[in-house]
Amino acid sequence: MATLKDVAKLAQVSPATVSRVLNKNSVITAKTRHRVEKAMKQLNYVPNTNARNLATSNARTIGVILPASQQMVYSNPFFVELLRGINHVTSDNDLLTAVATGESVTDLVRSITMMTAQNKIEKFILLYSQKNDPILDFLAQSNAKYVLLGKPAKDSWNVCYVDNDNILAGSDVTSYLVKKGHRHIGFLYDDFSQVVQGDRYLGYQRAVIQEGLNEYHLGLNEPADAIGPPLRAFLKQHPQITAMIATDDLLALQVQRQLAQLHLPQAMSLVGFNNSIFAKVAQPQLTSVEVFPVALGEAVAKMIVNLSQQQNAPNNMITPHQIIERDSVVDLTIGEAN
Amino acid sequence: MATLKDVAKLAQVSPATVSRVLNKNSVITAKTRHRVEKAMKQLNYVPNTNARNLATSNARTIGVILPASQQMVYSNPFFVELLRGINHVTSDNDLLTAVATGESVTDLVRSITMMTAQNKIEKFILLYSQKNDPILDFLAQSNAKYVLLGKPAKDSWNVCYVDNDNILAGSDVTSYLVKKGHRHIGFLYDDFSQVVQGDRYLGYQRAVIQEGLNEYHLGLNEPADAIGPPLRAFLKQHPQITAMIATDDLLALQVQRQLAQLHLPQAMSLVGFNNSIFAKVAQPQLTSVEVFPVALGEAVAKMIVNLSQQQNAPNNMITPHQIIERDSVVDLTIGEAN
DNA sequence: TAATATCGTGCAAGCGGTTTCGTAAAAAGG
DNA sequence: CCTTTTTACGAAACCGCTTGCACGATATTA
Repeated sequence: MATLKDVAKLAQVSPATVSRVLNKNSVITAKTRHRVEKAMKQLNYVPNTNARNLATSNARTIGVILPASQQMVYSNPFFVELLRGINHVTSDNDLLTAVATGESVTDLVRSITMMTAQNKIEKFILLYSQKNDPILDFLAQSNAKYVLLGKPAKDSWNVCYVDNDNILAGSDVTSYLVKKGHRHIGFLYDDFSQVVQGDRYLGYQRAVIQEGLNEYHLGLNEPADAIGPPLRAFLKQHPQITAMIATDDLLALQVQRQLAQLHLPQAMSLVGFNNSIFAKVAQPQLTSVEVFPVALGEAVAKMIVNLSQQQNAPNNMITPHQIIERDSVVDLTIGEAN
Repeated sequence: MATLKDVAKLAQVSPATVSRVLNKNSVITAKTRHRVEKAMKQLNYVPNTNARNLATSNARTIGVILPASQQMVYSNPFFVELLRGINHVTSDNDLLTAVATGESVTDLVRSITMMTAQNKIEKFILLYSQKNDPILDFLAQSNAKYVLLGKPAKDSWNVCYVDNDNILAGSDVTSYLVKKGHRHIGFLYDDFSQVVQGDRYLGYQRAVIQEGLNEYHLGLNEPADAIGPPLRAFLKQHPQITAMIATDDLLALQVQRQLAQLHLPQAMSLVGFNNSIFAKVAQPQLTSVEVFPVALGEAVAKMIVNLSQQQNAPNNMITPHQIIERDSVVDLTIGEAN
């Protein structure tokens, strides 16, 4: 393995000069730079990260924190897509992607300690955003920098994040249903401590108010096979509901299963979020909101990479979403037209 | 941040001694070891990984390689579970978990190059096993060590791997169906280049031969919404089939969807693999084979950690599986009994 | 033309550990 | 009790790269 000194010798310069070329230090003449670069290529030189990190005491590694396993959350394929997006930009920037996962917050903290201790990693991406997250405190106290995927629950002005406009998405979906002739639309969530769900609900609420409709919502935070009874009660109480929005495809799918067993007099329209595989295996396939996870991952990675590079960079970035129409929404206006 | 030298000074020994204590070098007296350890604790000392890595030129990092995104593969929640298992043991061993993902093999190679170059990472876990995998060649030529999750397609005697006994699992499932009174059992796969699928098929085949039954199999490697026609043709050709085994829950679920639209005269029994969330959202819920992904991840991580530690350690490890009974298999013997 | 500023490069001291080698002290042997 | 072996530890040379500072060579100014 060729070292920096070998390159220096071949290029007939000092190691310092080679180092400066490596780091794109501008004081180097084009001529000597070329000479050094030629030598590097010739020797097939690759800088040694550990040496570099030791000298600069920074690790060129991004930590990615997955949410502590709250059962279902983990089954969500979403995270793998995000990882793919992140890895794409990190490897473009010669950075490593290290992951931290865990069953519990304690596990997670242990895993993250591993990363922060020994001044290894100091930049993190959190793949979720939750209210009262102890991980956030832990990161702050380790004075690590981090970027959230999802809108922060608080202090949104001084924490960096990347997110969809979930409020808008919630409102878009609602409007979409209204356009399809629905006047009584329910909203289903399973965990309001997740900021996403709260935002989508907020959007729904706004749209509903704007359209002068009634608002119906139901929290289904029981295990998957126990959502039947509360759902039935909800529908019995509001028989006028013709469409429902679920905060997640999986939830929508579970609801769809329950509805199938209820033999409702008319089809219930259903919309999910994330346009995941669950939307495609539903029956009928679910209309859903695509949030482009790979793009999200790329955006969040770019943000953490450039963090504190430029002084007044925006501290957040909103990525687009798109309603993907499938068969789970019936168009009530067609009936009217006839 | 306290350094090794600080510890040495406080403990009144040389840096070398402290280093030896750190590395559990046995030549140190218990007395001085205690003294050093006390000093470490007192100073809250944490060794600097970069310095350590530089001196020893090894990175204390495990690379985890996810399969190049072949659409569906990526949607599989399985990988996140595996990651969790892996991360559990790596962080227990003071190791970092770095992931490599990519859309294509080229992407993946780029990502892995990042890791191997600059002598950073030299131990890898592959979360899949495929025939003719170029990644394997690449790793070999970078003389990196690796462990496979899944049985190697070739050279199984000198590559380390962790796997379920998929042949046995395939045969178990078949026997299970036979015990439930099924005599004509079909086998559905979507990609035989994946070693898992081949193995499960092999097990099915063996059991079928042993029971003196006919063998039926169908490859469904078209996109999800195009599996209808071949499936229909298959069933028309073999109307006697009463049960089918799919190599994966997702495939089983997709088949279930198609079957629902076929209005078959009798219920078709269906069994999947992996006991994933897909099995639970199916309707009826799928009987499936649990393969304990977290345990798999832990096992594979332990193996790579201990690699070449002991000389004659076994080069593979088989983790258990378990049939999870749900509602997708009808018991034909009950009818007989009556 | 001398004095001063500017610029490109080299020197050498780290960064925080590991490890070879040497040596003083302790243990073993005669 | 003295020699030989063993043992526990220290001195110092790295590992490969960065960077503050010094310095000679130009370019600028008077």
